[in-house]
Amino acid sequence: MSKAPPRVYVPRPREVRPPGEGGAPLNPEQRAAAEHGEGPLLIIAGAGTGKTRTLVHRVAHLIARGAAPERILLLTFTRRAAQEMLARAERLVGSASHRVAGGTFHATAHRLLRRFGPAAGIASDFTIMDQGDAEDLMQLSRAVLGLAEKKQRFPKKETLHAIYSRHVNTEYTVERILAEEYPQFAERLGDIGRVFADYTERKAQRNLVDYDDLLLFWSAILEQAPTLADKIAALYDHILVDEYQDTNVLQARILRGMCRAHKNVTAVGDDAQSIYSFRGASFRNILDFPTDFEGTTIVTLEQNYRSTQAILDTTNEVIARAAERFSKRLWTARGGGEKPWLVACQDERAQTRFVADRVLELHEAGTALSEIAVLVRAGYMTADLEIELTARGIPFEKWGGIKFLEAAHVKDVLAFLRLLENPRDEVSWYRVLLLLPGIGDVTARSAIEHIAASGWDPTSLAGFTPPPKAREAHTRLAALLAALVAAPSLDLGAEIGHIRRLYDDLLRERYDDAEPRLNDLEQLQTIAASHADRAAFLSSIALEPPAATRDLAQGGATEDDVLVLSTVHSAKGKEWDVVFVLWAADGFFPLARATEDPAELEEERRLMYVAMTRARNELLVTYPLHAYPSRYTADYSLDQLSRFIDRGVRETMQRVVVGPENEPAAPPAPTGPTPTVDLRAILRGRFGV
DNA sequence: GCTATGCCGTTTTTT
DNA sequence: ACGGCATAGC
Repeated sequence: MSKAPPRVYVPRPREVRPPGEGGAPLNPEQRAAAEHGEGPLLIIAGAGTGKTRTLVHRVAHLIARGAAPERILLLTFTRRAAQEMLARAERLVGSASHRVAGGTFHATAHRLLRRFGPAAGIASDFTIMDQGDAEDLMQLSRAVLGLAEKKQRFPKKETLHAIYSRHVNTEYTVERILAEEYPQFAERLGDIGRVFADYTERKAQRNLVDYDDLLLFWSAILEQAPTLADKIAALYDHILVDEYQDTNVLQARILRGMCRAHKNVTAVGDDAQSIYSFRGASFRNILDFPTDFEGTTIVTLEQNYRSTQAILDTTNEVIARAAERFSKRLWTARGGGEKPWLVACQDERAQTRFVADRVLELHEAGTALSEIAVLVRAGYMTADLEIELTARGIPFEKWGGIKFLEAAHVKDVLAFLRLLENPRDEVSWYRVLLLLPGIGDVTARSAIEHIAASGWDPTSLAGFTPPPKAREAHTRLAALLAALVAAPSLDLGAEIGHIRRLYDDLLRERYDDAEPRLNDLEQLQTIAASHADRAAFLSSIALEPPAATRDLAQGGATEDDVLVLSTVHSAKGKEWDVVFVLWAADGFFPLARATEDPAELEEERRLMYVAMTRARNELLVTYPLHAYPSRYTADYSLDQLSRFIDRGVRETMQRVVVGPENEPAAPPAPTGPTPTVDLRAILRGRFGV
C-alpha cells in the first residue's frame, strides 16, 4: 500500500514569455480584413485564428490611414474581452490607442447616458443597479401588488427579472416568453405585466437604471430622438465589434443606429462560440449582419495559430456534430502534438488529486502555473479542487462564480453609500434598515414611508419612532446618517470608516466567522479610496466589479504566477499551454437541466468546444465515474461520459483510468452521502507532511 | 402583529 | 453558504 504524501507546491522562478503582437506577418485573409477600406466588414473567425490580433491590426491600420483614434469605437460584450482588446491595441499602436474609445456595450452606454441622458429625461445622477439590486426591486414591486403571498404559484424575483430581461434583450413579447419557457406561469401574464409596469415606474421615480436600461435607453435615443442621435452617431467614424456572436438584437439595433451616418462597421465573431443565448444573444445576429448592412464584405479565417493539430483533431470532431453552423474546418501548421487525454477518475476525489498532481508535475517540469488553466461548466464545480489546492499551497485565482460584490456584507456597506448618494434608493434603505436588530420587513417599510414623506431626507429617519426593541440601533443609525450628511466633503475612505463603526458591530453579531468578512471590508475601503468620489466609485463597481478574488494560498500578496480556475464562460477568448476540462460527464457538462431542450444542448456543445479550444499544447479532459450531484441526494452513480465525447471524438484521444490506488479512498458507500471534503488530506497539506 | 430562528433545498453562464 | 419559508416566540 503506497502511502506517499501528496505533492506540495514549491515556488520556482518563471521565465516571462514576451507577448507576440508584432511577430509574424498577417496571413492574406487577416491582412485583407485589417486593411479593408470603408464600408461594412464581417470577419468569421474560428477559435485561435488570430481574430483579436486582426482586429487590433485593423485599428492600427485605420490610425495609420489618418483616422482619429478617439473617433474609433471598439465594442465587446464582456469586460474581459474589452480589457484584452484595448491592452493589445495599446501594445501594437502605442500611446495613440490610449485615445481609442471602447469598452463593453454597457459601459459605453453608461458613458453616453451620463452625458446625453439629461437631454432625454434621465437625470445625470442616476444610480446603476446590478442584477441583485434589480431583483430586489422586482421583489418590492411584487410585494406592493400583493403578489408575494404564496397562495398561488407566482414567479419569484429571480424568475421575474429573468423574464423581464429576456423580454428587453430578445424583444420577444412577454407572452411568448412565458409560453415557450415558463408555461407554468402563462396564465399569470396579466399580473406579471403589472409587476413589470410597477418595476419600471419605480425605477423612474427612484432615479435607478438597470443593466438592460443602459442598452434600451441607448437604442431609444438613437431611434427616437433624431437630434441627439445625430450628435451621438457623429462621435465616431469607425465602429468595431468583437465577439459579435454574443450580441443580441438590441445591441444590433444600437449598432445600426450608431452607423446611421456612415457604414464603417466591422464585426468579428464565430458562430461556433456562441454561448450567451441565456442573455438573449443569438448567432442569428452574425447571419443577419450582411442583411443589416448592405454591401458587407465577408472574410473567413480558418488557420489556427494556437493549438497543435492533435488538439484540433479533437475539437473539430466535437463541433462537427453541431446542428447548425457556418461550415469551417480549422487547420494549423503546428503539426503533431500529443493526443488529448481522456481521464476517467474513480470519483471526485480522484479527479481532484489527479489534477493537483499533474499541475505540480507540469510545474516542476518547467511550465509556469499561469500557463495552466482548469475549466468547469459552473463555478461550484471547482469547490473540492480549491480545497486541495489550498492544502497543497498551490496559488490559484478563480474566475467567474461568486463574486466579491455579491457577498452579503459587501452589499450591505454599499447600500449605505448608495442611499447617501441617492436617498430615493428604496432598495438600499430597505437593506440597511433590515440590518438593525428589532427591525423587520414591516417596520422597515413604514420607516421608508416616513422618510419618503419627508422628501427623502436621510436625517428624517431620526423622527421615525421604531419599536422599543430597535431603539438603540435606530439611534445609532440616525446619528451616523446625520454625521455623514453634515460632512458631504468627507473622503470616501473616511466615510466608509464611519459606516463601519456601526456596521462592524452588526456584522460581528450576525456572523460567527466575522474575520474574513472584515477583511473584505478592508479591501473594499482600499478600492474605494482610489476613486475620485462616491458617485464614480458606485458606477465603476456596478459596471466593472473588481476582478477575480485572488486566493493566495501562500499568502504572498504579490504572487503573479498563479493557476487559473475558471468557468468556461469566463475563459472565452483566453488561451493556455495546458488546459484541464473537469466534470466532462453527462449531467455536469452538459448540465442536466440543459439536456431537455435541443437548442440548449447545442449551446452546451459549443461551450465544450470553447473549453477545449483554449489549449495550445496539452488538453486533459477528466470525468468522475461516480459522483453525487447534490450532497442531499442519496447515492447516485454515473459512469456516463459526456455525450459530446462520442466515439469519433474518443478516437482522437488517449484514455487513462485514475483509480484510488494512490490513496485508499473509500469506495462510494451504497447508502448515505460520501464526504466531499477530506479533512486529513487538508491537515497533511497544511503541515507539509 | 411583528421579528427571530431553524430547516430545507438549491447552486449556469454575464452585464 | 445562502435565500426562502414555516413556525415559535415576543
